Amino acid sequence: MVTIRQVAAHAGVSTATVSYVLNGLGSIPAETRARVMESVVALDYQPRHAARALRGRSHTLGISMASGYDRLADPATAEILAGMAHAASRQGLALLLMPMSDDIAKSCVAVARSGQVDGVIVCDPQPEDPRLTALQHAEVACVSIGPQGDTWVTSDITLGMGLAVAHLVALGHRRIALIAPDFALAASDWYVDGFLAALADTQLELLDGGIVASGRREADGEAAMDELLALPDPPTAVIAASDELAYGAMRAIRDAGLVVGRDVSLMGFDDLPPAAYLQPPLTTIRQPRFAIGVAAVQLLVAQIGHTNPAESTQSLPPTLLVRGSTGLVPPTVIAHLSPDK
Amino acid sequence: MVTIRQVAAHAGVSTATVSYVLNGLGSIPAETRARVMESVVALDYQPRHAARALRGRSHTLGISMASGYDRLADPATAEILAGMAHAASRQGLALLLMPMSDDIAKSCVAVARSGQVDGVIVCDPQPEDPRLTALQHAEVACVSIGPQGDTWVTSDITLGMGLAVAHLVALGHRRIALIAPDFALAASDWYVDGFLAALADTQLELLDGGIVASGRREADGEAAMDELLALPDPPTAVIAASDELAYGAMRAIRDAGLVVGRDVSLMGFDDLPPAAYLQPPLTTIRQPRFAIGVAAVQLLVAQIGHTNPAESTQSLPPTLLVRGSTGLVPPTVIAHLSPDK
DNA sequence: ATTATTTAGTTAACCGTTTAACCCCCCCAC
DNA sequence: GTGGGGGGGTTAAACGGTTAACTAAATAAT
Repeated sequence: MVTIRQVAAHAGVSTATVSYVLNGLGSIPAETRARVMESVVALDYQPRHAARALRGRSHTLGISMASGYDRLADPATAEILAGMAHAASRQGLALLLMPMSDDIAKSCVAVARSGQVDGVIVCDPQPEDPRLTALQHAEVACVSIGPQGDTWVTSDITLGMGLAVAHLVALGHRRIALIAPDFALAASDWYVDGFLAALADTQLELLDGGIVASGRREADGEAAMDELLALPDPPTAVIAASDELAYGAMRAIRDAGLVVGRDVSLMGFDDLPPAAYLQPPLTTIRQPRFAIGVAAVQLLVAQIGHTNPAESTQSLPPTLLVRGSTGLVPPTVIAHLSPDK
Repeated sequence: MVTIRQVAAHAGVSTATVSYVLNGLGSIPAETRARVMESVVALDYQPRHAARALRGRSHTLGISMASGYDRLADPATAEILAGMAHAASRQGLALLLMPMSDDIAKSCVAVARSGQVDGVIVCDPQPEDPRLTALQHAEVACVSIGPQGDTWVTSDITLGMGLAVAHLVALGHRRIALIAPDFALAASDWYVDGFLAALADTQLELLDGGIVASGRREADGEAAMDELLALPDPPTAVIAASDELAYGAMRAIRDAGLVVGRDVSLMGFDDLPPAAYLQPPLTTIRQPRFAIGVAAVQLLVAQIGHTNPAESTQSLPPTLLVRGSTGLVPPTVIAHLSPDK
């Protein structure tokens, strides 16, 4: 292992000079600088990360996944991770997947306080997530992916709902329903609120029984859709608050003998890998996952450097992906509705 | 920031004693041990990772992704990652996503030699991957995910092909074709070899033009399938060497006016998220991705600890997932074939 | 009774950088 | 001629643990 001392000796200078050269500090004439760099290359010197981190920062960002490894295996999470990796690399930072023990909050804070990371990105934060309060108490810089805590970045659900409703309205739909998640995720209410706001924006009235709460699994989506189809005056278009719910809803529609995209239009929310492969392919709102990862890193870096406490939260715009599961409102239904007007 | 010295003072012992207590070394009577632990808790002491790593190991494993962030965003990679995270956590190790610059090999070795990680897991290694040679030259412990280098873990393609062929043969198929990847991935040839071995095992002869080389994208699978369907005597069953190729193949079959699972049986390889949602759902060979991640960590840990240089390579068994895209060989084809026998 | 071993600690030297505090010399201004 | 102000370095004290070497007392073995 070659140390800075050996480099110094080789170049005929002190270790301080080598350090200054490597860090671009101090006033070192070009000639000396060149001599040092030659020695660095000649000896193939690589500074020891631990020694460096012992004084200053670790130049590493921690990523805390919610308990369970399924979160990490989730394709959506992976895309956010890719965004974080991209942004981190550009800043010369490494990313640490923090080990997740039984007591995540504790282990999370332990790693941060040990100085192995300079800050933490909290994924899938729950309301009142113990990690956030613990990290805040320990005065560790942190950003959450989802609207929790002081600093966070998330997808703009309201905007997404607006996009979804606008798309359906443009296709002639007036009777639009929502399958909303009722699970304890931070963003849960956003879907309902966003949907209501979007309806209001387009002067549409909420259908009677037009919002059905469900779990988060495919089967929940199926049950919810059954409920909607059993309505006396069923909706012509349905927005599922997640792609997974949409999968189930699609099955329910088909099982009812109806054709998705013709008899009933269906939209998802997320754009997960299967979405494009469903029959018909699912029209959905794509979450800006990569961008969320990038933004999270930027926010965290800013917080660590105590630079711009300007915007501490960010809602990034999702985009509409029109595929086959939505179509013009069926004429029969228009006929059916006309008398009402 | 509370240091080990403060803890020592608080407990009325030397720093060495505290260190021994915390690391479970030396001969410390229970009474002293308890006193030290009390001080640790009272002061909420957290050892500094960098200081610790400066002497010994970093207790961190590096993960090197091939260039491009799409690899990280890949659901298959994510599942491997989850396995690694699981195994690492159990060993009290953290996982570092190594930054990927333009020159991956260089940056990869740099991080390892800086001591930030004790070893590296190389994902998606290419044949003659520069990272592997560089790491080996730097004497860094490393394991690759895929059959490259000295130590690796991968899915047993031969076994998977055996499973696939056996499944199809059990359904009565005799004319089985393979859509093989020709891209420069380490495991490329394995698919062809495994397929041939499986045919031999079941006393089946290779169809004329029964192996078609293709790229790795969906469109390549479609083109390859078109080629197979154009054969004078087309196969009744087709194995695609990846799910993605199968997606394309499925479209080609449908576009030819045939029904997947009835007229032509189709199998994939991977079991990616969309597989279960295709119409019909894709019968495929599921790669043991989580287990691969776990095994990689175990192998790397063993290599770092210089324990068991026993098995330095592992091929883990994939499993057969029977879904709707495969079915009994169509009777018409049996009739067609009968005269030949 | 003497020596060897074990137990329960302590002391201080590392690990490899960074960086505040100095130092020396040369040049310039007054 | 003297003081001030850089440029171009050096020295050595951190940073916060770990651990080899040592000590001192108690216990065991001979």
